[in-house]
Amino acid sequence: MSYVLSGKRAVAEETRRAVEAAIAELGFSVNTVARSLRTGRSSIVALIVPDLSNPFYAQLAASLQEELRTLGLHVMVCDTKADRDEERAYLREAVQQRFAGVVITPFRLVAKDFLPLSEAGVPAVVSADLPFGEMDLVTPDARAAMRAALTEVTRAGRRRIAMIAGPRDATGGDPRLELLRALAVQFGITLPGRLIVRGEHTREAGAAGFAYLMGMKHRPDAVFCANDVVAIGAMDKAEELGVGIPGDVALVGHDDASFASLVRPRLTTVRYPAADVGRAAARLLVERADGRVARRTVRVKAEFISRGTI
Amino acid sequence: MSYVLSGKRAVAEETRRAVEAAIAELGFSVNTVARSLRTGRSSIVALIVPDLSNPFYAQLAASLQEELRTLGLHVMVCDTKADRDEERAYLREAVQQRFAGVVITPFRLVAKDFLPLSEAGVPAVVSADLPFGEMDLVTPDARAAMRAALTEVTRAGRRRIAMIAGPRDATGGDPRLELLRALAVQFGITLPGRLIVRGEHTREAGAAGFAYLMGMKHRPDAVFCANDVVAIGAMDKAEELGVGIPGDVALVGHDDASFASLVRPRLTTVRYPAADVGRAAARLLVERADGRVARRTVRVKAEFISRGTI
DNA sequence: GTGAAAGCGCTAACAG
DNA sequence: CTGTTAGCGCTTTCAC
Repeated sequence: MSYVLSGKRAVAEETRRAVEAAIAELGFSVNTVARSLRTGRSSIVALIVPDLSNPFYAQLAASLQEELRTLGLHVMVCDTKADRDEERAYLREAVQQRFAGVVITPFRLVAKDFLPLSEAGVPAVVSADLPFGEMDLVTPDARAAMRAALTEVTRAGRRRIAMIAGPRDATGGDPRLELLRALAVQFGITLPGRLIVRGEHTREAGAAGFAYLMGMKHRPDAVFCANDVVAIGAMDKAEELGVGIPGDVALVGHDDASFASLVRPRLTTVRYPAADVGRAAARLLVERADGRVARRTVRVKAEFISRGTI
Repeated sequence: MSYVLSGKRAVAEETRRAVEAAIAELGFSVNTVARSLRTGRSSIVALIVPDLSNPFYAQLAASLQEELRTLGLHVMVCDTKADRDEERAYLREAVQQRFAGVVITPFRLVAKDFLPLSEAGVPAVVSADLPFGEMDLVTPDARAAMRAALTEVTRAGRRRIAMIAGPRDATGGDPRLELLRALAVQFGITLPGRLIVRGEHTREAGAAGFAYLMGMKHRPDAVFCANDVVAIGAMDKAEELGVGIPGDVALVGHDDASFASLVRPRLTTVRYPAADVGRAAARLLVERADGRVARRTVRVKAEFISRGTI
């Protein structure tokens, strides 16, 4: 392609004008495919998420995009619907298409699914609770926030705590559950296995899990949810069942997705700031492009948001 | 690349095994960039939308993806935040990257912004209320649904109808407003310009618009909204202002985004089925790939959903 | 300051 | 059934 467009070497004024005229007349536009073939890198960054209808990820996308656009990088969002084959398909696509980078929240992937990525040298940052091999990591620091949640729950006199957790076969188990368990003992509370319900991160699963818990002889008086989508499902079911929230049962969500403040009562939740995650991921990606090779981890602080469900 | 992978011609069993062994050992994977350069087409379809945090578009994305994946096409979602420069940037990217197709809901684009696309021969389908040049179109048929909404509104004794519409510089003006106006006269109602507020398709704009309307000497007793996000914003403000919904003011949304049934009272709305739109768009894209050249329009029927805000 | 040419990895056409 | 080759449009190097 002409040096006029790339600006990589000096060009005489006269030549430049001639070229520009030709470009305008022919409607010429660079073929970035050829460029990518030559350079081995495209300008697309893939954001791979389990559920695009969860506004948390939409926000993450917006923030990542904003950070990256000044660098001429384009973000494309891939929705895997929490399906491992889809996750792998997009990862494969990322290397085949020689993407500039990948930001991914894995849901059912295991470490070795990332091998092709690292072999191909596609920079990747994982947004998850646990590290993944060589990848850079953006991870929540939710300890203080969860402790605050537990403080409020116990102060309200609740002792029988349940959790509607993620599916058993999810990547890394459910670290939010582990954290809750670990913290609960500090309050003299144990979470018996029977009070742990598992399901997808969907409204339906939230409803089903809540229904199950409410069908028990000794109902819990507080329910933590894997995320806000699940919590909303629980609220659906509570209304259907005539279970008062927070009168009969306290409810705690996770993420602070946009609709958490929409429902009535407003959902008390542990906020994980999507915009910060996006910014951190963008920064890690840029550093990689600038040549960093060492693995890095960025912790993003979560925050307890007390609203109306405790 | 080897014919083993592409399956485009018969290969002896022995050869196949040798090749497959080599592939496994070297961790070889096709370079689709080179393929795209050669064939002039990638396998990516871009879905370009104004607001990814509106779950309507997330659903559209999911449906489009589902339809296209069997054809080996990958959907990548681009969020333009209703910004014309972003819209153009993604359109440009689509031709430079030789995308297999584009599905777009234009927000501030004008017809000539599509020229590069059609010149480059990238198949595009527009999801909008109005046609766009040569592009295929998926468009709502909302007449009956809007009439049903007006019927319920007038039956409730409301006569002073306002609308919180989209911005004045939006692509095609605001056809939803035009439709409302046209239909209202059939009910002997006119919508004075003073009762039309304009703003972005955001919660904030909805709140601001509603506040403005409530500040008038002769308040409207029914408010139609450009979409559900705007309607939610109006509800935020109604609560803040102590305005009863539907007691003091009836409210009608548009789209039936997932959170319409989440708020209390539940939002009455004109449902535009995102999944059907995605399917229609996929079909149009496929037909184009199969060689159709004539422009096509698919109408998708909207439906009035009566809930709690009239 | 500019021109020429190699080569990225693939597909498709042609020859055996 | 298989081998060979041109060429997609770009970047980069080398020569002028």
